Amino acid sequence: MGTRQSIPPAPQQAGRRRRPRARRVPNPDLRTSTRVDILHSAARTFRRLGYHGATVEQIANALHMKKGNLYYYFKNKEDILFACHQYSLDRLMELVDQVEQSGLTADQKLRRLIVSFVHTILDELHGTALFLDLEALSPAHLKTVIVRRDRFDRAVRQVLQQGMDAGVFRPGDPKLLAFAILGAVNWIPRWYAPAGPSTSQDIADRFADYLIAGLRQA
Amino acid sequence: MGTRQSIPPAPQQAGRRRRPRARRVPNPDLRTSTRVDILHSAARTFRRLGYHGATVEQIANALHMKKGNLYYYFKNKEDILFACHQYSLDRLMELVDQVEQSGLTADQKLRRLIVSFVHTILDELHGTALFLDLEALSPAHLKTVIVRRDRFDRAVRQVLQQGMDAGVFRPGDPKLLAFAILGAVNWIPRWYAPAGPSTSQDIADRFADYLIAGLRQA
DNA sequence: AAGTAGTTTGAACGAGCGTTCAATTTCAAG
DNA sequence: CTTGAAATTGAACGCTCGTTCAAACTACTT
Repeated sequence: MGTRQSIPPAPQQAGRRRRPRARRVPNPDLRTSTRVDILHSAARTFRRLGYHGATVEQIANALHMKKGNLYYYFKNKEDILFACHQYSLDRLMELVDQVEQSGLTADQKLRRLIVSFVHTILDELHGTALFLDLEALSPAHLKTVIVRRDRFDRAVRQVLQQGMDAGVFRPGDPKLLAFAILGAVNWIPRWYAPAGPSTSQDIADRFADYLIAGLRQA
Repeated sequence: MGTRQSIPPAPQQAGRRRRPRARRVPNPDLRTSTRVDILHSAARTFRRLGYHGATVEQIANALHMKKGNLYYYFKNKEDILFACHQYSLDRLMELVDQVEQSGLTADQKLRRLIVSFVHTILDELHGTALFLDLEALSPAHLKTVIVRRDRFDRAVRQVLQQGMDAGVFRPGDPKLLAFAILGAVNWIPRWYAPAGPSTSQDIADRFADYLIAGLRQA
């Protein structure tokens, strides 16, 4: 069984599903949809206050739910954090697959990685920083997250190495350079304001321009 | 009264000072020295576990103290966090002053900023990320920290603008570029391992090379 | 209308942690 | 040795928050 799409499906309970509140469609997996709602609320709250600073009540209230209700959808708070990470990592793994299977050149691949990464963080995860509060995860969950994160890191390094081999990029330590690139991007949620002067499109393009320019052969 | 060196001196209590434990010199401000010890321990703990994840007891135990004793040196936990930020910002403001008063060219100034910033974070603050857990600060403290952080941000942008005006750097949005540079550097504590293959010297130099190369006029 | 599984709620419990404080210890000075 | 201020301690308090659960509610099925 793959780890892809690890968020919604959840260990399903028996029988049909209902709606949490205020909607009335008899859709078979509204349970899944509610789980995703919770994840989004949790992600926003975790980003603002950190895992330990955020309370289960805050996550619930943002959805007009009571905190006890969240335990119908998730085992506990840590489980919610883990699901947030899996959700984000699903997006990242999709991106890596896409890029690896494309026949693009190294610099095109890198641009695609950076641009899509920025869009994913800002638009889809609306500002949820990846790889946050890892220390709050259980050892087993932590291991899972790190394995997948490492796959992403490795993909970026590989593209850098390819570019260097092809002479498009200046020689250098791919590991260090990958950290620099990912750091610049992962830091965006700290200062990004959706109502600010820069759109996510702007940021994605400018960051890609700058971060790739620093690599090019003189 | 300046805001520089805002950490140790503390609102001094009356009379002479003693030693916290196991030393016996009648030095007048061992109180200050103990305060710095606490800040270092707190910084390490906050970095590992986050402000809310870290307990006062953990901070104390790392110094072979009991938690109640910390309240002899600091008003409360939030006060410790604030002092950590002030300590870090003191270092940063010193750096800004140095660079602004130097007669260096823009690219030299930027290199100096990046290299010293990396060294400060890794060597002096041993991996304490700056601008962390700001949301845990009281409104008044938060304001103070943000004002000083902004001064640093502005200094970096100014150097970028100077470089563009001088034609050393390609035209671009100094704000966005400054965020990219500071993000790459601020992210370092997340992956840096003192026992790892890269020394802080390595990292500082390579990062400066890369981050400045992306700015240069073609 | 009654039955039933899915979902929501409110209240309660219990643990952990920040904070306080009176009592105690340490240590230099007289 | 005695004194007294500085420093430390251990215990206690109170509050917050994660978690549990029985009861109530909802809406589809028969």
